[in-house]
Amino acid sequence: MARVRMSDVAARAGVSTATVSMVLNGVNSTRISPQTQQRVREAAEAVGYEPNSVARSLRTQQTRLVGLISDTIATTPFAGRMLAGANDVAREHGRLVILTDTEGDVGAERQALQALSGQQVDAMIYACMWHRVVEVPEGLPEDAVLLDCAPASADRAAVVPDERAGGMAAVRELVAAGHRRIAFLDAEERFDLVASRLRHEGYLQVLAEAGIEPDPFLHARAEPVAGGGREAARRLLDLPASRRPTAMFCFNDRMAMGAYAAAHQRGLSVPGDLSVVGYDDQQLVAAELDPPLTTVALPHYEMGRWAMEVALGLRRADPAAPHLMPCPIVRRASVGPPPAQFGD
Amino acid sequence: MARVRMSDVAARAGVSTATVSMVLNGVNSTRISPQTQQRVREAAEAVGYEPNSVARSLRTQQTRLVGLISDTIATTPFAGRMLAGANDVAREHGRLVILTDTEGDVGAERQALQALSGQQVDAMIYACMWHRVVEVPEGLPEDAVLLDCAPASADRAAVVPDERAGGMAAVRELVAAGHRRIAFLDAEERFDLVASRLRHEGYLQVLAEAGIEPDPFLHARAEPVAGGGREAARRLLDLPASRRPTAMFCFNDRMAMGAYAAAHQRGLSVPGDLSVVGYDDQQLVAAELDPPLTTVALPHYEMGRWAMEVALGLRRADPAAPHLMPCPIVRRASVGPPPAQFGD
DNA sequence: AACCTCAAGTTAATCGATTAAACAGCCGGG
DNA sequence: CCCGGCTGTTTAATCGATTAACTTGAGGTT
Repeated sequence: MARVRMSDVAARAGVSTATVSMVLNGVNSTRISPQTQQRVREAAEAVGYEPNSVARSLRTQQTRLVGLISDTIATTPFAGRMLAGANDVAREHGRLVILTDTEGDVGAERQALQALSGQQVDAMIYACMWHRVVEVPEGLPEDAVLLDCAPASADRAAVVPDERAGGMAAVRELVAAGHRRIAFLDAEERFDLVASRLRHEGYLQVLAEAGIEPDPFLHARAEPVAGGGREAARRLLDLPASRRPTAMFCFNDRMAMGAYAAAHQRGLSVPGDLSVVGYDDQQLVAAELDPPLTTVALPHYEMGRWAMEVALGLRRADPAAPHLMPCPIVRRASVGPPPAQFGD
Repeated sequence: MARVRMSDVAARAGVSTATVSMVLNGVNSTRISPQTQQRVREAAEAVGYEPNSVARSLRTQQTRLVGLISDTIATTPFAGRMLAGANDVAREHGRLVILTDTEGDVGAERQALQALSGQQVDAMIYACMWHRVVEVPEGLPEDAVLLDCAPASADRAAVVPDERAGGMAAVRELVAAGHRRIAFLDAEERFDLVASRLRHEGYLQVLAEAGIEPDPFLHARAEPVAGGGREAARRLLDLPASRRPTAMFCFNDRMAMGAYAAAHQRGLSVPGDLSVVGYDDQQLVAAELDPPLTTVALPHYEMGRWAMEVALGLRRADPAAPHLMPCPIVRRASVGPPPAQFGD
C-alpha cells in the first residue's frame, strides 16, 4: 500500500505540503514557478507518491465512489452486462463502484443502504436484475437512479427496456417475412411480469397495424422456460392446419429453445416450416441454437451506462417517467417465409 | 440531507465526542456509566446518527473495503456466481467490495490497481472470468488473492476449480452406467485452455482405472461451442458401429448442446442411444435441455467465498499451489446404460 | 522615502472520527 | 490531613489531504 505521504514529497522537494497539493492537483498552479513545479513532480515520482483518497475525501466531501445496490447479481447471466455498462462509465470518469447484493432481503437492503451512505458515496444506483416495478426502499437518496426497474410511487430517475417496442420489432420481423398466423408464447399470468404485458401489447399493436385479426388461441401461456415453451409449442402445432401458426414469437429465448424442440419432434424444420423469434438475446444460447435464433436483445449494457451517466450528473433524466431504452432486434436464421401452402 | 455528526450526538447527550465514540463502539465501555451510555444511545437514535466511515477510516487506517479487480465481468454468465460468493462473505463480515473491470487491458489494470490502493482497500482479489494461468500484474499487493486463475511465477494465494477431479467424476458417471466406448469432445488445442488439459487427464485416468484402452479416435477436438460439438459428435456417430462411442463427455455444456443436436439428426435418442455429460452447469441452459443435462458444475460461488475468506484473513492459504475447489457432478437425465447390443 | 502591487510561497484551520493521556471528584488508609 | 487509587469523563493530538488567508521580498510609482 502507498506508505509515502504528501509531506514526504514536500520534504524532498523542499517545499510545503500546500505547494505539493497545488502542483499535483493543478490548482492555482499559475502561482507556482515552473522550476518549483518541476521539482515537486520529480520528487513525487521519485518517492512513488500516491494520494490517499480517504484523506482527500474527508476534506473535499467527495469520495468519487458510486454505490450500486442490487437485488441479485448472481441469478441471472444478464447482470454482468448491466454492471459492465455502469462500470465503464464510472471508469471513464474516474469513479469506482461499490457493489452490494441484497439478495432481495429487505433487512440486508437497509443495511447496505446504511453502509453505502456511511461510506459517503457520491451517487447511488438501485438495480434490479429483471424488469419490474419496485417499492422504492426507505432511505434511498432522492437522487438515486433506478436501473431495470420502475418506481411504484415516488418519482425517481429510472431506466427500463422498451419492451413494447421490442415486442413490436419482433412481430414486425415476422409480418415482414409474410406471416399472418403468428403465435405469442407468453409467460403465465401468475408470474406477473411487466415484460409479459408490454411485449403482448406490442404484439397486438403490430397485428392491428398489419390488419391481422388476433386469434386468442395463438396467445399461448406457459412457464417461461424451455419445458414450458415446448409444451405450448406442441399444443399450437397440434391445431388443425388452418389454425396452426406459421411463426412463433416467444417470451424469451428459453421458450424459443422449447419451440425448436417441439418443431423437431413434429418433423418440422426451422425456419422452413416454422419461424421463431425469441427475446433476451441470451449469451451463449441464442447464437448457439441450430439454426441461430433471431431474437430481441435486452439493452443491459446501455441501461447500465445510462444509469451511471445520470447518477454522475452527465445526463438529465425525467423523474416523471422511466427512460425507455430501445431493444434492438438481432437477425439470425430462424425467420423465413411461411411454408408455401400458407403463402399469398 | 445534512449529515449529522458525532458532535451533534455529543451535544444532545451532554457529553464529549470521546464518550460518544467509546459508547457507540463498545470500547472501554466498562469505564462509562450505564446512565451515560443510555443517554448517548438515545441521543444517537434520536438524531439518526450514522458514522462517517471516511473519517473513521482515516483515523483507524482501515477502510473495511475490499478491491475486486477482474478482467471481464461481462462476457461470461458465470461471473455473477463468483461475485456473489465473494460478496456474501464480505457482507457477513461487514465489508464492502469495490468492483473494477479492466477488460483485459493492461493500462486499465494498472490504473485500477492504483485507484484501489489509493482508496486504501484492506484487501484485494484478482479474478479471472475463466480458468487460466496469469502473469501477476506488477503492483498487485503481496497478500492479494487470485480467483479462478493460477499465478505463472510468483507465489500467491489462489483458487481454481479442480478440473481434473471434475473430468474424473464425469467419466466415472459414464463408466458406472456401463459405458466402455466413451468419447471426449474436447476444445481445440489452439485455445490453450488449462481446463481442457486437466479434464482430459481426468478422462484418461478413469479409463485406465476402469481398464479401458483409450481410443485416440474418441478424443475429438472442435471449437468449444454448440456448432463445434455438433460437428465433432457427427463425425463420431458416423464411425462404424464397433468403434462408435455410446457416450460422450463434452468439454462444456454448449458442446453438449451440439451433441444433442447431432444425435437427434441421426435419429438417436439421449440417453437411450447416446449418453452425454457436459461441463459448467451453465445457468438457464443445462437444466433446460431435453433431456436435462447431466454435467459437472464449476464451483464459482464457492471459489468466490474462498477467495474472500482468505483475503479477509479468515482462512489460511498455501501460497505454493492453488487451492483446488471440487467440481460437483450434477445428475440429471442424459446418462443411461449403453444400448443393448453394447451391453455386457 | 513611502506606498502599492505582484509573485511565490507558507501557515494553519479544517474535514469527522479515534484514543492516549490528563483530569476532577471521591473514598479509604495511614 | 495528605496521598494514592478508583471511577467516569474530557482534552487534545492524530490520520493525510485541501485551501483560505497570510507573509515576504522584489520591483515599480509618485
